[in-house]
Amino acid sequence: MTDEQHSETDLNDQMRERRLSLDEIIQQGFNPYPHKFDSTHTINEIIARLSSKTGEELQTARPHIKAAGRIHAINKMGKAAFIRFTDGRELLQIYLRSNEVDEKTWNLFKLLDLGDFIGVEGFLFRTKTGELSIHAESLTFLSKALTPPPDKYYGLHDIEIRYRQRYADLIANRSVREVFEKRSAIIRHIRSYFDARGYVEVETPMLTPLATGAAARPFKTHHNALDIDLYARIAPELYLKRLIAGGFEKVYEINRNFRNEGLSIRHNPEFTMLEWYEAYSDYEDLIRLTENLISELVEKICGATVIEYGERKIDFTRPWKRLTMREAVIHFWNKWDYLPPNIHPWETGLREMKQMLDDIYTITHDPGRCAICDAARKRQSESLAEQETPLERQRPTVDDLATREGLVEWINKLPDNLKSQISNLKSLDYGHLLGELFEQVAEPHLNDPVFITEFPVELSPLSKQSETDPRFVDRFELFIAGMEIANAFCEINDPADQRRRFEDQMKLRERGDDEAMVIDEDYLRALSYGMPPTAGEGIGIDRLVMILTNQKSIRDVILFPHMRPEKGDSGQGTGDRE
RNA sequence: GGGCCGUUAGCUCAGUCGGUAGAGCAUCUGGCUUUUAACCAGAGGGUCGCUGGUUCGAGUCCAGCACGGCUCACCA
Repeated sequence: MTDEQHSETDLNDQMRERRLSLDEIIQQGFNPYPHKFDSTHTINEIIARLSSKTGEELQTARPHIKAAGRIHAINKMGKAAFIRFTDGRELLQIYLRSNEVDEKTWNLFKLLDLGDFIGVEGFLFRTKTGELSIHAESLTFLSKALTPPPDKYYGLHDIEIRYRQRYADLIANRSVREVFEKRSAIIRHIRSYFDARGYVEVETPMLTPLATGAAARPFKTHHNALDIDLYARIAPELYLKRLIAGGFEKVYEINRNFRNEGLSIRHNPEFTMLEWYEAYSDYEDLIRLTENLISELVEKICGATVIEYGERKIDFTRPWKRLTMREAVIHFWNKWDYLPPNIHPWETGLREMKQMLDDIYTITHDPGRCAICDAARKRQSESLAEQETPLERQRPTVDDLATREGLVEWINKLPDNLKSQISNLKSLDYGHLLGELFEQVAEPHLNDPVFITEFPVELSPLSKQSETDPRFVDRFELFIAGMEIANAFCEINDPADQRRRFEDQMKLRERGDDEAMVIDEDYLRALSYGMPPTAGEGIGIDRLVMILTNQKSIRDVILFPHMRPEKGDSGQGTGDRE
């Protein structure tokens, strides 16, 4: 144990005190780490079932209680005391009098520290201020906290410690636990939704010889006995469709995908994906299912159809909007100068920014000394004026955006800051250019749920082409709060078509696109046995949980988000390493 | 990897112009038999992230490094 590795001088005064008090507890004959405690109720149950009782009712009934929990606060008043303890969800008070418990219990009480676990036996009553409390008859020692808990009032704010030591975060910040309880409820609801409709939950390999089924760089590992390289899967897609070829008509999987990419507020290298596939359906069926499923979740988890997300509101009122990718570009053309505060959450809106700059200007303005401030202020004023009296600029039409030449022409009309985001303009094909344009012009504005349809074929190597226009595929993505939440399409089931699409991807790979998809011969063999018409969809669970629990960062909905290893630790956490 | 910001007691945070390191909670001692972030009186607790530099003197100014956050790039 690491405890023995610390000399006494390494410990701060509080940790030394706690070790001394543990020794004293042992001295007094208590088992310092007993195996179990039989409760009559959890603290949560006591509050749920008995908090409606009045003081008089409790005085008559004197409900007998045995309950266990962690000590949150101690108020000692000479020969009496209040202890607040918790089951991690709710706090409950214990009232203890030296003349009403045996000497052993009173001596134990004097050795307790915040964070220790105790069991209490007694009866329920209300104090004179009306607070539900357990009048203790005896205390049982259950476990020692050798490290003091974070501040009981201010909690634990240090973001690094919160993520690295999630246990301390959970002790200190009750709202964190609520987020993860909601996450659990969301996943439970999703499972029961699909189970009730006859989908079979399956598990497909997470270590795979090929990393394919999505556009991403994989993690690579090695299997010693077989002496082969394996990849952590970037998507379960091709395995799930093998199952449809094998005769399952409806399957779903909820599990982790791994992508070897940077970390951000919206990206964790491992993330949870729901994917499902259904035979004889098309993407219109999936639009209906998606709207239905997420509406149910919003209602169940948030209890409303308009919810708050940061400083914005998201309106889930049905039916949700639908725009083709080109329509979205046209719709948000000219809007790039101004994103209202409810579009950019947690960021200062333009108007506030101007006010701030005006204030700074008033306070510090010294002509000729504050050039940067002047310039910034001027720009903000101009943007604001433009937003208030929008110039009716020309917009592209659907036909303008139908050819590569048209796209290049309109991309060249973008403001420099957006245009510069689109690199290698010359080498990109029609589909990739349209994707870039959509991303720059429309995506940040997609706040309320909206289905984006009519994806170009070049961006969709697994999607069936549209029956009416082969430049596009029968695919949609659902956007909420500017984030891509779902991706769905009619699956290619013609093995010849799929082979051509894979080959196009391999050409991109040869030209240096290391995220282009890898050809999967076994998947093509599966298709050759015949796969019924099929539609499939993936939903990013972490991002959905972010929206439903109003969390800014994906790290706030993942219990142990990835961090750089701590100094002096090789980062394995478990201590088990090669 | 680039840019911006941050790192002070166990926790949450102050720290003015460069001049002996501060508060609340927590801890310790004493008091208090219905408290509510209990209260009252007293005490202990710091390598100011690390390494250099400037200076008579650095928590404060400068440089480098480490770690973190946000952001950009990549992506869902």
